[in-house]
Amino acid sequence: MRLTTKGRYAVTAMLDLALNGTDRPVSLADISGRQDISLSYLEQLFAKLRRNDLVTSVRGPGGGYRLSRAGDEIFVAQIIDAVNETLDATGCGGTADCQQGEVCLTHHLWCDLSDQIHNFLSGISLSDLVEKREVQSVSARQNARRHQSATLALTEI
Amino acid sequence: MRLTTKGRYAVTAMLDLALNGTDRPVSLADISGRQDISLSYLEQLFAKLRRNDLVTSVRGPGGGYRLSRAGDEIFVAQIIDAVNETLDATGCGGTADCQQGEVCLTHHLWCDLSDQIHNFLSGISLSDLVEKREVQSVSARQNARRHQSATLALTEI
DNA sequence: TTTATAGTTGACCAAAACAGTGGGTTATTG
DNA sequence: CAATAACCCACTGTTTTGGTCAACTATAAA
Repeated sequence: MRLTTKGRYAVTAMLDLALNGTDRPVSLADISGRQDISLSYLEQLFAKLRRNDLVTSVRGPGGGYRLSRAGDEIFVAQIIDAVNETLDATGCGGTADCQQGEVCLTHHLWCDLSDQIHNFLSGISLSDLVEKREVQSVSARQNARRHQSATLALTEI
Repeated sequence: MRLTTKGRYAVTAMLDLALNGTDRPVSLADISGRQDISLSYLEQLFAKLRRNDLVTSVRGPGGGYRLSRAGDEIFVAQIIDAVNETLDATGCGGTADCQQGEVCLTHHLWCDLSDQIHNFLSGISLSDLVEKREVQSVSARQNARRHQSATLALTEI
């Protein structure tokens, strides 16, 4: 279990999907614009999210990504695990021969710690996040700006 | 809050200190031997641990490191924070202007997440870990091997 | 007082991970 | 057919990780 900006990006993007993808698929370009994440980097992240069955894709115009299931069935831990792709949380790959053929001090300790953090993050779903007041207000502002620039684009024609 | 092998190393080393440093200071060479962590890398980690007042040092022969206070007053979160040295968990340094001068979706979310993980790890002390059965048995085996090689060294004279 | 011990500091290094770029291709819609 | 947007892949620059080496200082013991 690693916690870096990579996982943060992935969770943000998935939360964006949960917020804006209720009726239609959401393109990575949209997410890139709203969340200020590079499009190509998003592509890499979503390739992993798709391989881990967290999202489904729709190609062609009007296409994009959808959550593969309801937001209350997708948990933060799953998202982070998907993009980090490290099944190996112990450093010795579960074989427990980390140190000269024997188990190290850290082995049990970190397994335990890792398990508990994992359990903690497994208890937070996308729906839980969507329901938070702060998230809603930020999302509202992002969409307001989006409409504003859409209007701007129209008046420019 | 970052969780990597670096923090794992630090926690392991501190746990070694808690287990073996009850009567006398413990040298980094000892920890290096028992926990199979490079001596020079330990030096770097302990410089940070010392700057963060988690350990005190004793120079000269018979010297080494001690916990700066009782094991039940040192928590895993403090150790990890000390070696990672990132007060900045949000990516925007608390200024909350992560995205074009405004707060991003992740800001509140990740602050919250970070806080909760932090609280969780702040609840686990070195003493808690020392009391664990698995830790005790591994430590006992490590010390047995240590005595064995000490005996071996004696017979070699 | 010398000597061995052990912390302290700093420069340096290779490999990996992170974050991003660019250039294609394939499928789908209009 | 053209536009869209997913998909794929090779490549790049930066940071972090984990580690090495060398020189230096404080101190306890012989």
